Amino acid sequence: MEGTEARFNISAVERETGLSKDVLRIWERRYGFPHPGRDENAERQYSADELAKLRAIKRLMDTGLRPGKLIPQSLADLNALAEKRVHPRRDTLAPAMERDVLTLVKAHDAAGLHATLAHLLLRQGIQRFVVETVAPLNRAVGESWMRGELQVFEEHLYTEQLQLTLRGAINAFPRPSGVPRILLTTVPGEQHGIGLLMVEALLSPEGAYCISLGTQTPFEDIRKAALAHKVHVVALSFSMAFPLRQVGDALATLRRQLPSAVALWAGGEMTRRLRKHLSGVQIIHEIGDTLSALKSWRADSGQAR
Amino acid sequence: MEGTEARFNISAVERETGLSKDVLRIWERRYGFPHPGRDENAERQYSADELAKLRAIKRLMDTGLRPGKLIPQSLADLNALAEKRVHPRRDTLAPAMERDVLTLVKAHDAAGLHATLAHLLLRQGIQRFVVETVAPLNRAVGESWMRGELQVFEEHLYTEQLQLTLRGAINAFPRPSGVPRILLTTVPGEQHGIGLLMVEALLSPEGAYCISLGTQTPFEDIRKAALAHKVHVVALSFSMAFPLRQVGDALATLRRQLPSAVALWAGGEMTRRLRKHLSGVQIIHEIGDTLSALKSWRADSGQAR
DNA sequence: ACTCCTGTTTGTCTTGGACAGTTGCTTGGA
DNA sequence: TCCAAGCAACTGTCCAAGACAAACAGGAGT
Repeated sequence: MEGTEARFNISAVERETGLSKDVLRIWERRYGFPHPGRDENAERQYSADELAKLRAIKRLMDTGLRPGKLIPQSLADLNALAEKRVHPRRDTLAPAMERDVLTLVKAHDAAGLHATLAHLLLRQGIQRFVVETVAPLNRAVGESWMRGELQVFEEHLYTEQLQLTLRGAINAFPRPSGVPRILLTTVPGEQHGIGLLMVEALLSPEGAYCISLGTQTPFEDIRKAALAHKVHVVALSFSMAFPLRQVGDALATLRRQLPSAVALWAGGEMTRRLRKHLSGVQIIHEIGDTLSALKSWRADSGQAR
Repeated sequence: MEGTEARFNISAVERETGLSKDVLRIWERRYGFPHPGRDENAERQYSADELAKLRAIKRLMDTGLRPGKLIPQSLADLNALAEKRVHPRRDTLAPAMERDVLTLVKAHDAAGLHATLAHLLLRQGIQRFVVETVAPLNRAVGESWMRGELQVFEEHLYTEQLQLTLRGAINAFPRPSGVPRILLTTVPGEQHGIGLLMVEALLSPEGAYCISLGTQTPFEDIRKAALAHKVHVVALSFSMAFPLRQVGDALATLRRQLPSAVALWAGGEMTRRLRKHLSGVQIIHEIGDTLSALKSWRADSGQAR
């Protein structure tokens, strides 16, 4: 419909897709796609269609597929593939709650979304809310995003409202001061902080003292912060969009830098795909496992809170 | 003390300093600094000292100084320069409030920080809190950061606690539903969202309906969101760390994409250094001017709320 | 004070080559 | 039949050096 004339330079495409300039150039050299036109300075000018296909490729790569298989396919094929990958099994038909929330998001009904989340929170209590509502909702939003049904700004709206709700709930608790003291953050490059909030929402009611640094703390500063705040645990979150190869590196680096008395927990969508076992790193596969991690830490440390 | 053997590859330096690989390479070619050693694969290995100097240079560049003047200087010179630039005039000696908060931040006293901010908020009310406390505090933290007195993780702690306080306060208001409807976000590359919260905290009590998308919304999505949410105003925030050259571009691009009936507001540290006047863009130089912008919008639109 | 011009500074883009880590296929052996 | 080892393909990142446009700074002329 709008095959008009929107054109993008390589920086814009890097920004919009998350594919680095190097990668964009080498794909062009190797696979012949994308094949952008050139402006008067011989600089690449990508079309909106190419951008759309690149976005689809990136989304599928984030699920573990390899570029060589994806690049030759047409946009329609890619979308079909996304459909299939999202529903390997449809054992439980989409629960009403997820459907309702997604409907609100797509209708851009911020007020309704806010009200619904607040309602669920009050009804379930904060911990059940995180495990039974937020986690499946995130999955549903992620799948919808994968299928290309969700715009970026719609996903932003969802994230923002969820953050509002969770922060409000955490704030309502008296600030706990027990053990363990837990440092929450993400490594540089990982800009999704919802996982941290979910963990904080689960642990605060248990009396654990959570110190959140927000997202993207440099490695060296994570080490310094762990020492300065005398924490017992450093907990990191890795979202679906974070490059898998870097997860192992990051955890190994941090494990080396932190005192061995400090536990290292890692959770999030991406850690589920992590194969190799890393010694000294506790992988939290499901958000609910956070509580068992806490329990076993307390058992191990002999401190009963 | 630790001139030991910490070495960084070019990716790590890009991550830690925010200087792109291209820039690091061309500085080496042009100025002879940095001059990293090479590993067995002839890849650059930066020393911790070089990294520290690069960080200092980047900080000063963010204040508008040019690299050519900075790179030849020693680290000590750069620190002295930062001192001078931070205190062009010390007419008002550092108010006690700022000093106290900075002390708490440097003592890593999250609880004390939280209590102090909450106390000030209650005492001043949300709007005065934002204008009289948060804005000067941000400036004080920024200056301290400039002088290298503040670690990254300390700055993160401050930001996180401030966010907590502001969100709590905003949440306490009944969700307004008046006009104008205002879309709040930042452009891709701008990851600081505190400014958005400050604006929301100022406008919500005035009955304006704020919709925040968080940080880093792609241009195209800002346009779509503005239409989908039928907003009257799009408000953007540009922090000190955002490249000046891109501010003008971003605003011009957005102004072109948005319907002319939608007002475009831009605020934040970086817009203060913006020279040229952009037609159709309202620059908010001081956070307090947000309220006058609201007032004049209401006057212009003839809608008395 | 303002505008216009000019040389300098600076970041980003270009091409094309090299290489190392990972994935996955194939082949041989138990 | 199944596993392991080895090898080839795949893939991202790094390197070098050149080019150029936008922004800046300084001076000359209104």
